[in-house]
Amino acid sequence: VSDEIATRPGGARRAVNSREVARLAGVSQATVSRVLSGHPNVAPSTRLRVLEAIDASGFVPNRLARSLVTSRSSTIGLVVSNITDSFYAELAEALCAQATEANLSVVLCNTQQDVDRQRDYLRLLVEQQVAGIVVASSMADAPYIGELVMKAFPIVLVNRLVNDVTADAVVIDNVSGAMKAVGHLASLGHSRIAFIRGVKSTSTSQDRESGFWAGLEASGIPMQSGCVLEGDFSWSGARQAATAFTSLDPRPTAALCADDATALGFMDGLANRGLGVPGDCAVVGFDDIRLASYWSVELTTIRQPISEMARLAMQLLIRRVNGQALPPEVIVLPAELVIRSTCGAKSHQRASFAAVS
Amino acid sequence: VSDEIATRPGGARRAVNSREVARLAGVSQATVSRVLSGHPNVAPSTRLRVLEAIDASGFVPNRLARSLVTSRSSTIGLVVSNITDSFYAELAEALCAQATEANLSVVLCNTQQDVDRQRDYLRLLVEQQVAGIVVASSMADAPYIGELVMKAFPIVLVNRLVNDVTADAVVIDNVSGAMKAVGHLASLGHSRIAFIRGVKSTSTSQDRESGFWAGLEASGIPMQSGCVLEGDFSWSGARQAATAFTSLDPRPTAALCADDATALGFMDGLANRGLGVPGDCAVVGFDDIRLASYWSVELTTIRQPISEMARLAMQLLIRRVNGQALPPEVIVLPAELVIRSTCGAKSHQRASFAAVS
DNA sequence: ATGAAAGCGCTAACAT
DNA sequence: ATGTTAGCGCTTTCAT
Repeated sequence: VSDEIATRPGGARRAVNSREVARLAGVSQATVSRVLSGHPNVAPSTRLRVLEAIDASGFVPNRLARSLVTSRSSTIGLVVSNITDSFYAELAEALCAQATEANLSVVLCNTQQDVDRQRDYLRLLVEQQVAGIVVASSMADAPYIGELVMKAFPIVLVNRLVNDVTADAVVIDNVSGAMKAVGHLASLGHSRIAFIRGVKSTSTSQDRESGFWAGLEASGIPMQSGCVLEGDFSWSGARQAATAFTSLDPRPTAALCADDATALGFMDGLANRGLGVPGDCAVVGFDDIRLASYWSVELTTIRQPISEMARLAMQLLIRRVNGQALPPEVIVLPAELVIRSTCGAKSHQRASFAAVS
Repeated sequence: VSDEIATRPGGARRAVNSREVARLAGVSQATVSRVLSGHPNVAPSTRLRVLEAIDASGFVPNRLARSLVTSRSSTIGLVVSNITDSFYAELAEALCAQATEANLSVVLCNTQQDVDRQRDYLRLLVEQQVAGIVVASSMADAPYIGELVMKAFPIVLVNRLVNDVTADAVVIDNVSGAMKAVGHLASLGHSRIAFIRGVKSTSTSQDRESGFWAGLEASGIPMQSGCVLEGDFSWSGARQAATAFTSLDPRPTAALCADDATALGFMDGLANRGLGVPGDCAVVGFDDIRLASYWSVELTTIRQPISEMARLAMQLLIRRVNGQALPPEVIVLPAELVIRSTCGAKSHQRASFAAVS
């Protein structure tokens, strides 16, 4: 269980502490502490002596000790399912920026979609006394999160919600986003539309699928069987979906994908089978990761305002940490359809990404 | 300075500690500690009573206190320049996996190429008493890193080296990698080859450029002026390089890019100006990120074995943390050329990434 | 303005 | 096998 490793390795002598600094400066340890925390009651001359002693000794304050005594932490946790997924990388970037702004460190937990691992990470973060946790749960059923929220532990859900958990959250309206996407496709004349799922256990995949069905109904498109294909939010999973797609009969003329990675992988798979986008199949993604806007891609998608979500998440977290027992606040941002070229709605004289000329 | 936030927010009562558990179980606090750390000298019956008390009270051990007294940390730092860069996302994923294996948490520091920020992050990590730091320095000149290494603080450089710092490190042979790339292009008949730089201050961009020049010389290709274009390891920077590229006269027939993101952006820019790859310009990247292998991309590139690098970095870090004053170990992995389709060496009936059909 | 002293929650001798 | 005790390095009363 105890695999911790020494903070001061073999050769190194023990780090200097504030007492040694005090001795060096000829003051009490309490005074050093006062200088460190910028307490007003320190004479300019002593402050100077202390600062010199700090410099001379190479003293580095121990945050662990400080946190232990103050019960305040300068660390938060970020739990995501896959940091190599552009969406989460961009989220991590934005959240780190926000955290830095607030003088907070971020412990990154990459669950790889593993339920047990997510639980373990959460527990570990709590043991580490993080001030709070921002989590995009790998699964809609994640009981341990509910327990933490119940204990009034500061948790903010982001992007993905969790069943039976009422906590602060920042999400977009996934259902209406998917409906907008279907509406867009329908308006372009498509009536055979496929949906490529993400990881089925996530709230995002579920909600987007609901929106897909609702969108079909709203557009008066009859339901077809077999038009929902499995995916897993990964490029490779979506490539397999593309294979399945090509053998559908009648083959849909459009596909709504559970996220942009899925859309990209799906298009990769289509291209591999000689099918063009949007000619043979219109494609809509979800997220609007940076890659989606590049010229060779120009993916029509539902936008998630990632930076804004990170900003709001941090705001909720800090509010929760400082606040009294506030009611949970769920922020649902509107889902915006970004029309680019993969549905043919906009003409785009696209060459190839890496064209064989 | 002190922006820490409370670990126990407003409403919540103070967390239970091991003393309360002891009281509940009718044992001494030391016994609780023994149960927690799996000490052998605990009678099965008492252990059971303690475990029950832990369960009943919802006790969560405080790692800060433990670390404070043991001088052992279960946290390491990871410093990268840009987590949305696929290479670093993949590195973070691999390192997190390694860390989890070793029961370690990872504090993510995203420097955004900012010198000051990198220094601040490093300092913060030290204050947090992390056991060690894995850093891919945003710049080859990073004095503070040298100071830490001098103080025998466990640091492992990964991917990028730092001037005048002799520390544990894991890198690939960037010079020879670039030479191989140039050799490959030369063997395909190219004699006008461009190099698209990364961030100039990084060791990787510098070494790869050195390899570029060495490669030209090795292939007997005369140096041309103006064949080195500025980039910044970003897609957008590389798009601008593509614009500059098109106005070169004579225009090179091939380009070696400082990394895969650069290659992708460069190709995006070429496509945007109606130039095809490899027909109008052969392209070689550097890193072999996952995207490079997808069918619509098929980027010829120099491979970095990211998982292996993370594994070795963690190994070096743990060795350093536990070890006596060992001499620094610099692991230089061979650079492997991965031939795909962007140089025309392999025929690849590629359609478009998202082809207008 | 400064110092002395009491812990924060835990581990690790040292007793018994 | 269990309890007692002394800290880890810091903040924070409370004196002075």
